[in-house]
Amino acid sequence: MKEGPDIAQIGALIGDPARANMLTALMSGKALTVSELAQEAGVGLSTASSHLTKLQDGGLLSQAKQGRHRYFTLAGPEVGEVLEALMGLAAHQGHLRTRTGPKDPALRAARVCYDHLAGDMAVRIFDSLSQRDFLSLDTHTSSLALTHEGENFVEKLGIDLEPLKKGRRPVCRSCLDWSERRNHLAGALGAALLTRFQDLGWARREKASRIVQISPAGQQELLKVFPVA
Amino acid sequence: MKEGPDIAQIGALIGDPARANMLTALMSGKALTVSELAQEAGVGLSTASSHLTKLQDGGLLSQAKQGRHRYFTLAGPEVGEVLEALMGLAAHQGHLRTRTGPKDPALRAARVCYDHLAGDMAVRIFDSLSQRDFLSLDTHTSSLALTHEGENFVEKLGIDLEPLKKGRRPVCRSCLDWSERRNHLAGALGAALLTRFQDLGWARREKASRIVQISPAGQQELLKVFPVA
DNA sequence: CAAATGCTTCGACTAGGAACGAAGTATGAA
DNA sequence: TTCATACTTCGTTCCTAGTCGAAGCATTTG
Repeated sequence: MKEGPDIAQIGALIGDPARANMLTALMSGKALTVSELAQEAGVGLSTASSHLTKLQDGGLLSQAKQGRHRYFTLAGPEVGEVLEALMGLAAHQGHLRTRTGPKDPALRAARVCYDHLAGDMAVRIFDSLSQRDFLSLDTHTSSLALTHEGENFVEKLGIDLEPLKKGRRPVCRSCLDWSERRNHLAGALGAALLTRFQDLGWARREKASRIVQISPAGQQELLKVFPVA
Repeated sequence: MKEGPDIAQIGALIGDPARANMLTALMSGKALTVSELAQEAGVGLSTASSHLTKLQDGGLLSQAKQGRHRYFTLAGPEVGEVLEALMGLAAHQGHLRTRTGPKDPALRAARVCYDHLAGDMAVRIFDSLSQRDFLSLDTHTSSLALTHEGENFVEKLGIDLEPLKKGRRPVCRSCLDWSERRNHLAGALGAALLTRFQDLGWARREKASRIVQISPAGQQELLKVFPVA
């Protein structure tokens, strides 16, 4: 009854286990179909459909029709940020679902966070970039930016910065990782780096999961390209 | 059924309107009693009690018994951060409860965010500090810090930095404002600044609300002390 | 065209949980 | 001790919202 935005509605949307599963599945950044999400959430098809319309009406998801499929994605980066924040809080409270399956080590090593790399390797990359003064903070807008040296470095990796700068999405953003509780690089550059690693054959995304496989050669290269003190 | 922390539980806790109202009320940083929160949420006393135990069991609130009162506060800064993130998302979607009462202008001008100043004036302070290079970012930990000039400046304002540095809470943190969508200063220093302004008689917190009243003299002083280009 | 796939809508069922009031417990004041 | 305040616990009512299966659309494939 007071001031402020309506938190409860969004909370209720995230509050249902089935929907929460769907949202975490979509943190992979991949667009998923209704049936995939139904399976992910462990719920019937009709149920999933109803959940998805609710999530969309609530502004958390966007849909894209393609043929006889309906693909869903998180509506925007803000949604991913809220989810990461929630995961951080939940993890911090030890409310971790310690389902220590075989996937967990791989998840911790390297995985996808919305659309950029997360996990051990991502944290290492962030550390390496900042240790070498390739990143700086504009305290005014409090947004992260590449230094001139950083720009040179990134372009030598084969990434064209011009299109990234033109987009309305910030080039650099830091993103707090729930497994590491450390920062890694998000934003347009974070996404571009992951794409580039895939093009180079250093990394490969497992389909229908958040795991990123790093090839032995890629591992070697990454350690060389991103040294830490 | 997958990897990751249990988001749904927390979401469900925030998802109930009564509980959401309580949480937003507690964003003021003040400790509130059961009866106060009941009224804030527009709900009976017994109902409030049950909600509060749930919030506490869920790790979102801490309680402090004092005499025959039971005071509740947000369990920690992370909780406040999640709430701010949610408010940001909700506001961004236009799900604002546009209850444009007389309070709103005051809320926008200056209010309390968990335990530090937010609103127009807080954003101005942050801008002023960063324009004068009093703030810098350690890109490694991605934590905000005071420069040497900044430390001098703050101590001249009458704030003793030593105790702040010793605490486990970060001295500087930036906090994104849902009304401004700009950054303002949080962390131990943010809290200390607000306290200092109150000691100087520049600001006064309205009880049982998030509004901070800035006195005419305080307004003048603040504009002088925190100039912006 | 028909058959198959992907998804939505409808209807019925059920469970969980939010609400309240009344009675019970604990702390403080007279 | 007695009364009042602050809160909790219990029992009941009620309603929302999640679930499924069956049937209906829509689109692609054969």
